[in-house]
Amino acid sequence: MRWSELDQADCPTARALSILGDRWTFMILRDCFFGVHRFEAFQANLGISRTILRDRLAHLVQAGILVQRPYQDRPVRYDYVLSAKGKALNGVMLMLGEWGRTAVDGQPETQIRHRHQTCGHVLTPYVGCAACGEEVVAKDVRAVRAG
Amino acid sequence: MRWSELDQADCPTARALSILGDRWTFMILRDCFFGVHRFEAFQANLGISRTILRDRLAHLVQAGILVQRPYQDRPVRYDYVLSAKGKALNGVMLMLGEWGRTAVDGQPETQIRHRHQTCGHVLTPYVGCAACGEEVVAKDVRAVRAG
DNA sequence: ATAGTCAGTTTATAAACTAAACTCACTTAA
DNA sequence: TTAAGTGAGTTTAGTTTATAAACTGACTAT
Repeated sequence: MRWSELDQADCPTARALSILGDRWTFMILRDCFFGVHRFEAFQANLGISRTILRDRLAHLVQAGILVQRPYQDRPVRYDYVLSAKGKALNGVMLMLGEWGRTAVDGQPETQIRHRHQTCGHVLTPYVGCAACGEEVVAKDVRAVRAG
Repeated sequence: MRWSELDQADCPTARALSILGDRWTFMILRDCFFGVHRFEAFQANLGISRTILRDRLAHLVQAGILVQRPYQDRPVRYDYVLSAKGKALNGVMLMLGEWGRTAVDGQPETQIRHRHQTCGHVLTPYVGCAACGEEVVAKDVRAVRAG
């Protein structure tokens, strides 16, 4: 199966991955959440090849995850900023970082955390159930087909 | 920059993505969370090429995310099951699915949801702050370097 | 015996990625 | 008013990765 056919899937995870599931897109978005929004800054930060960066930014814009905002004319140059759809990925990014921090070996002393502005604490994110407010763990969920 | 150098990064998200950030690994893990654990089942479900499937499974085993459990001898055949480290990805998977469900266009009538066994409701997952219990949104978090 | 299953391996071909140089439209400094 | 610099690309050639399809090996069931 070709990757390009995956956006047809009836599984929301598969469709999400048809947009995000390549080697650099997630890294570009991580940078966006850290406030990076210019071509040269992405390129310098990630060391990604310019060809691929161009393709990925175009794809993210086309998917409505990033929005281009011109910051000069002659020639037109754009900031790439997160749309509402892009900002909605915040939870995914936080959980991914948390997994990387706690489950993947690394240099703990230089790791990046987040501060939760509303309560002032260093953030330890968890996934909760909107209905009961409890933390959700793997063994307590079962897939069901929504009607 | 080569993708293979990414596991050196001091950003936990980058290190997480050095394992998960290719085109099929996340899809394989999604299947694992749905209870799939045999080579042929992954291959049939995903339509992935066998060569890549073999590489990805080996990589996930080597990274400690999946564990091989022999279910027969002569020849030895393995189930690939999630380790604790793998199960810890549950939150990422749930949030990714939720984003796909709510933000990416699709066929809503055939979508997959989860039931939260402990409270009985269809799960709507959100990311909360372990310190204050409130839902975490993008504008309330700021990156800080942990000492 | 014959066919089927399961997990791979091999091979040829196709697609994607990388690095480096180049382009274009400017802006700033000498 | 040349000269250098900046920002966002584009082009090109070469390398790496992925794909599809056939094949292998060790069995099991009929």
